[in-house]
This record gives sequence, structure tokens and C-alpha cells, in this order.
Amino acid sequence: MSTERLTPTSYLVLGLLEREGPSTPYDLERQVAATLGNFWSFPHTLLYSEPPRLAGLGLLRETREQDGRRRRIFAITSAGHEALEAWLEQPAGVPTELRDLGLLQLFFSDLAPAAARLRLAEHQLAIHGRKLSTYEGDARLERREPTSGRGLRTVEHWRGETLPMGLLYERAAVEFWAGVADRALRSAEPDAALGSDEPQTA
Amino acid sequence: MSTERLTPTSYLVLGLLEREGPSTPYDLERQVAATLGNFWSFPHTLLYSEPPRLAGLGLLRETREQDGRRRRIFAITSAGHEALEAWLEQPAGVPTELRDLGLLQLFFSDLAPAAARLRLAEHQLAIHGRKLSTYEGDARLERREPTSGRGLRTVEHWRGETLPMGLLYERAAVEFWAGVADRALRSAEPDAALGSDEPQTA
DNA sequence: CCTATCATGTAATCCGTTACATGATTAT
DNA sequence: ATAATCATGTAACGGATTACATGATAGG
Repeated sequence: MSTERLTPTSYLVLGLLEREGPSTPYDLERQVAATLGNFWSFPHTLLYSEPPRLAGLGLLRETREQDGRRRRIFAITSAGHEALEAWLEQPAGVPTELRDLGLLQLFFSDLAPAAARLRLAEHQLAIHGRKLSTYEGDARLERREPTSGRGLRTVEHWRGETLPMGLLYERAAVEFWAGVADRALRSAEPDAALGSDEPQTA
Repeated sequence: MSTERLTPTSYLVLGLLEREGPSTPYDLERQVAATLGNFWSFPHTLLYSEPPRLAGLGLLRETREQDGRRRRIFAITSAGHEALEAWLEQPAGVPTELRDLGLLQLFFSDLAPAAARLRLAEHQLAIHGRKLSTYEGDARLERREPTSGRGLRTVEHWRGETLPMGLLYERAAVEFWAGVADRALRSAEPDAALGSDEPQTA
């Protein structure tokens, strides 16, 4: 057996294969892109390197297509199923972290010219606003006639259970960065201290 | 020169040294623990390995204490200052991600017994509730007489600018997980479908 | 047919983590 | 003094990212 540690990525692969059945790395990639990839992105190469590793641990079984493309197909084994379930039974104790580059830059924004903070805030506001729109669009989607049975369960579970946290988070982020931008603007205008809506000019 | 890439950790170190002046890795550790560590944790060894690397790039200057402990002291150079400012001028384009283990488990919670989901939700609710309390305590703190000038600026900037996002996020998380726990409870009770508060028993 | 993009994969590199270790300081 | 904890550091390891590459499929 090669190295034994199971990472979050490992469980992600196990979980997808459990739900979707035997899949190629590319199948997994498409599943992730539409759903979990919003919260947990990674390069596609991970989905080519991790499954073979899990196969080496006996948690997956690898087969090959016989026709032209000879793709690698991975399926979960009973050992894999047990590992996945054991992980789900034991809730993660690590405190969630907001590992956000924008927040890191904000944290140090007093070390750069004031204009930089305003730019940062507007940038982040735009990013989170876009993401919020996307989520709201996803949430509004009625289940139209399924274009394919493939991956439906994953998408529905995503939409029903996980996406709502994304909505809450993005709304909070938009509110936050709007406030930062607003304060940055005010502190740039000397008139701001008056706190009045009346134009002060002439 | 050794490897040239500057990571978020690099800027974290540069920023702290810019604000606090020459410091030992342990000094940095204490600054981070009380502030940014809430959003962006890492093992203390990073603060011993990253500064020498930055020194190799000319962004820091390293000196040694002469007395007993002979600690390594790092100070930012003008090249370091420029690198930091350049980074702050260029807002991060990467979309923030909610890389949360709890959400990952929730995403796969349909693959385990229903009890596991309830346990997960209650666990997460407790974690986020604790964190929220901590943040609220931090936010309420009046600036009492500074016990030491060291690090004050960092702490105040943290409290004023960055902590508010933590509050918003933790409130959202508490709301979210409370809802998940609630639904998990209801779906465990057959009576739930009636949607009434009256006890149905007998 | 030719070109562009999709789909699939390999290999090297490196940052961050884990494991280990020991000299100071403080408490009893 | 002695134990316990604080403070400081080194070294190896490995998963994730980056860079690279090429065979299918579709569009013009």
C-alpha cells in the first residue's frame, strides 16, 4: 500500500463515486464543477491522481475501457464505502476558517495608500455580488426535465442542502464589503464628517 | 536566490513585520494568534521557515541576538516593503471559497444514516456558536489601558476592520446549521408533516 | 480537410504539515 | 531543586499545484 492518509479530497472522491457509480475522472470533474466546486475548488489533475491512490489502498477498483479511448473507470469498493461512512459518522472538529485573500489584504490595508482599500473593497464587492447572483439563479431553477439522469441526485442534494449556506455567506460578504467601500469613500471626502445629505458644494 | 514564489503566507509575514517592526518568529506567532489566526491558521513552524526564505529573497533582513537565547530577529527591507505594497495595490481576483469540512460532510450526508446528519448539524452548531461568542466578546472589549504598546495597532485594526466579517459569517453559519438540525429533527419524527404545534401523541 | 477546443493524462516541484527535539523560564 | 511549561527551532514527507503534452471530437 502506498501512503495511507485520507484527506478531504479522498472523501470527496469516495462520496462522488458512491453516489454516481463507476465514473471516469472527467465524469467526476463535471459533477464537482456544478456543485461542490463552488465551495471547494481544485485543479482537475487531482481527480486523475487521487483515484489511483485510493485504488492502491483498496478503496476503489479501477478498470479500463476497451475501445478507442481506453479511459480509466473507478468504482467504490465495500472497503471504500466503510471508510466513507466512518468519516461521515465522525463530525469534523476543526473550526471553519475564512481563509480569504481579500480579508487578508484588508487586514493589511492600513499599510498601503487609502485608494488601495477602496479599490479592494469595490473589487470584492463585485466578485461577491456576481457569486451571489449565480447562487440565486441556481436556487431559482425549477427542476426542468432532466437532460440526463447522470448526476441528478448530486445536483439536487447540492441545491437543497449545501447551496443555502452559500447564499447566506455571499449575502453577508456583500453587506460587509459594501460597508467597507462606503467607509473608504467617506473617509476620502472631508465633508463626510457633517453627516448631512445636503450637497456642500457652493 | 532560492525559490521565488510569494504566497499568502509570505505577505502575512511581510505585513506583520511592516506594522510591528523587527520581530522574532515567536513575536509574530503571538500577533497572529489573537487576530488573523481566527481566519487563517497555520502551524507555528511556518513562522520559522518562511522568514528565512524571504530573507533569502532580500525582502527581509535577519539578525541574531547576542545574549543567551540568540533569537533570530527579522526586519523588513525596502524591497520587502515594495513587494507588500505592490500586492496590496493589486486586489486578489480569486473568488473566496467556503472550504469547510462540515459543509463537505453535509454535502455527502445522504450517504450515511440520518442520525449522522443530525449529529453533524448539532456539532457544527456548537462550534459556530462558540466562535460567535468569542467574536462578540472580542468586539465588545473596550480598549482598556494597553498592557503593552506592542501589537496594539494590529489588534485595533483587526477589531475595527476584519473582525466584523467574522461576526457576519458566524451568525450566518449559526442560522444555517440551526436550520439543518431543525429539519433533521423533524424528519426523524413522523408527526412533523402535520405542521402543527399540538402534541399528536394519544 | 483543417483547425480549435474538448478530454485525458504525466511528471516535477514546492509549500505546508507532521514529527521530533531541546534550551529557557516559571512554579512549587 | 525539580518538574512543568514556554519558547524556539530542524528535518523529512507528501498532497496539491504548476507546467507540460497529446489523442479525440466537432465545426468551418
